[in-house]
Amino acid sequence: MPELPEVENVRRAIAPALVGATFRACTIHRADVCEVRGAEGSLSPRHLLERAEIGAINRRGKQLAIVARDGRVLCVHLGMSGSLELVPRGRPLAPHTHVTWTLSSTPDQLLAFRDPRRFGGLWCFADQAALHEDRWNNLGPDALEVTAVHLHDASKGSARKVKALLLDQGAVAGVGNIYADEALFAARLSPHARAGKVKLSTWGELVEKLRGILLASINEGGSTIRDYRGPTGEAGRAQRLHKVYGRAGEACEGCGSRLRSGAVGQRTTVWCHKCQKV
DNA sequence: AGGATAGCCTGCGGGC
DNA sequence: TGCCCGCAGGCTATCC
Repeated sequence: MPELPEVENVRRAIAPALVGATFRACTIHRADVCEVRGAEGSLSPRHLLERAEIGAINRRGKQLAIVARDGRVLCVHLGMSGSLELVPRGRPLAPHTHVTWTLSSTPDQLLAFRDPRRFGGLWCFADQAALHEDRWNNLGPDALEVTAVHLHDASKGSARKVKALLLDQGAVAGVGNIYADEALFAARLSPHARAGKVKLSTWGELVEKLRGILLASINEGGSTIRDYRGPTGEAGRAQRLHKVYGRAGEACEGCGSRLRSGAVGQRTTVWCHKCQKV
């Protein structure tokens, strides 16, 4: 369940080894996790940036883009069980490791893309314009930069529940089930509130709380619920900060009433029916 | 057309 | 002990 904080941690963890380095050999263990988009030909290691020098690793929402100095781009989405990490070379690969790269910077390590549930994947583009056209233009502003005015506008006239809007990557990018519930609780706003009825000042409150929670979670190394692991395999610590996610039936920190659980937009949702107003 | 819903996929934990 | 079932989740396709 990598959401924005977990993906940002991955970015920060691998960037030092990748930026300025060259991908040497790329091995594709499972081709159907890769898609060639806006680039010529059928899938080959060259599409996955083999022999390319890496210029930058960018993030928008939950997605990463590894940008080569020659302009080509590899977009990485971790889905819910994906990981992108540096692993010792020579150690047997973990199951469901789909692609590996050797690196000029750290010859004793491999970069490994692993994704047991395969909700994630890799997308190959000829340039950043193609990435944006095909994928990133469909995303709303990154959750760390989104404004109350944007969400207010994006939800005008909408009958959707506010939680469904938060989970919609086209409205705001990077929020998943965990941080949606946490931000709504912090802003004392019910997940059932109709997005179109939320006042600008309330959006302001929500945006501020969301940003604070995301930043705190980045600092804590992300949330480890079951799958996510940090770049060196360690568990994150941000789950200790959770006030509602995974705490259905427990006492609300604010008022002591039992936290309720139910489905909102097909997602398990936990909230306090007293503290969070519709 | 917007919004709700089903399905993809694997691992794990609870219950019997 | 071992098996089976349900659940977890992001996103896309499909339906209403």
